[in-house]
Amino acid sequence: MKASKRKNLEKQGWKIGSVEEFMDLSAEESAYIELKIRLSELLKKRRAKEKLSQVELAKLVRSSQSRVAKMEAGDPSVSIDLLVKSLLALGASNSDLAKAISSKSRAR
Amino acid sequence: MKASKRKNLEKQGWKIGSVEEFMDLSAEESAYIELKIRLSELLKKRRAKEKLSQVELAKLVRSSQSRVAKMEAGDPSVSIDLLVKSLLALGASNSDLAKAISSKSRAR
DNA sequence: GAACTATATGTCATATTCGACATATAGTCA
DNA sequence: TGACTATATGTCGAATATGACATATAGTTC
Repeated sequence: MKASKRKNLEKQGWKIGSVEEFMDLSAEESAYIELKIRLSELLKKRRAKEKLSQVELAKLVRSSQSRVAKMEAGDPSVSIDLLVKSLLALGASNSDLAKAISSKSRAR
Repeated sequence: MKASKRKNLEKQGWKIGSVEEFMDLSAEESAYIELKIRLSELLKKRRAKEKLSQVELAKLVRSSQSRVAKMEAGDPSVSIDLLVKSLLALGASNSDLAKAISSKSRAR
């Protein structure tokens, strides 16, 4: 539902309920998780290409092996910020990131 | 400098100094800031399109007017995570985000 | 199977980011 | 001018993400 439509409905006295809200949040949450997974996959790919161990990458980005593992696992405790910073440190460009983000999911 | 090249140099006994390191960090930092600016510009555009005030958008994303203002200003205290979540809440898709991220800078 | 090396998982104190609030600035309309 | 609306900026306690560390798991070589 578009925010403008929501706004109009609210003006007309509708209360947008928690079920609709819940569904909206789910869709957003899916997109958010998908985004993180794609970045983590790019990170794995880049690290492999550079033939670095997690320990070596951790050193490069001033982090720790455990956090690198969590990044690559798409752990909920890892922010997009950290993924992006790590990818940039590995030499990825903004358009590399964009490509990864918009790539279609692979066959299963 | 590629991480693999750096690694090889280090194997051969080179110490990658703080100047090189500084330059690398600057480049990464630029890309990071550029990324945030592009997302904040997309947020402004999307909010304008929906004709929402900052207060209304804040409500929609369960935040506050001041944080929305900071998001749109690319304030350092705002994470990419928050920008992304807000954009998704405004109905942007991952490929919308990707487009914004890889877009070339406008003429000045 | 012991000794390595690489990666995964759990925890924790500290650092960063958060929403909220106060307040400032700026534009509009009467 | 003063009231009103929108946006910007600064601060703060609470919430979340961080690097570090310990330890687990798994693969390899001897």
